Amino acid sequence: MKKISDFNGVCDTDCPVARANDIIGGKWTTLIIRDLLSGKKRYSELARSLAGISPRMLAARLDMLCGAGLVAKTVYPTVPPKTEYELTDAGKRIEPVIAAMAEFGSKLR
Amino acid sequence: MKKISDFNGVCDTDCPVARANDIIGGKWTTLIIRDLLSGKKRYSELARSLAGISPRMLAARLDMLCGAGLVAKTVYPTVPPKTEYELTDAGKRIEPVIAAMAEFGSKLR
DNA sequence: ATATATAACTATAGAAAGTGAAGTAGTTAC
DNA sequence: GTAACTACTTCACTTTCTATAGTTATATAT
Repeated sequence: MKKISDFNGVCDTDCPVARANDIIGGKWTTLIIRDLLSGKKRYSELARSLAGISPRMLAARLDMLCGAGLVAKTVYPTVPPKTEYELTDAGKRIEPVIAAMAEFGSKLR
Repeated sequence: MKKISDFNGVCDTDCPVARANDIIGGKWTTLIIRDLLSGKKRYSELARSLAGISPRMLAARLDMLCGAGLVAKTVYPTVPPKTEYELTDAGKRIEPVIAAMAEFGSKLR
């Protein structure tokens, strides 16, 4: 199987903007965070909200965010399975970025 | 020649975050804006600063930003040519997003 | 006179990333 | 015994992006 790289690959480790971009600069990441800001969500809820994302991509982004310590995953060993994703305290520090984006986006056009 | 789509394609026009993401959600856009926040820049300056971007991508992103009215382009008809890119007033409204990213990025890891 | 240098791109080929549909797994309800 | 349910994974294919090689028009060096 082809691997989806975890990060953005633009890794100027000295620039904080570049470091943030490495994590939230992907096509879907900010939208995933936006959804998680209103509370924990199941995989299927995220998939429904993010119309157009492929399951492969959603899983990859969530994995990346978990690996970066920004999102926590809870698996309930039920059948059918249930998984919940939630922002960690570190992940909640992205909120000002999303808020600034919302402000900018609302003034567009 | 293959076309690079201007926008991100995730166009939930009702969500301001998605609208912002459509513009600044690309791999390089926030870094271009970051560079332009410190004043007008030539194409070659941007290319040098954004190590790893292809000339095609840089031109495409700058075109997109100009088309969205966030960046203004000035061409000096000299030889060799000289082009300058500058944030418009609308473009300067992205600054809070970059600032929030910098804040978040500086606290990572 | 010819060759070279220069900046800002554009063209092309190939690598990488992303999509959509189908499959997997394990139990429970019918 | 078959269908349903969720959270993925796999595969084939399309789209995007990178790296490298032009292109253009003049000025300067040889």
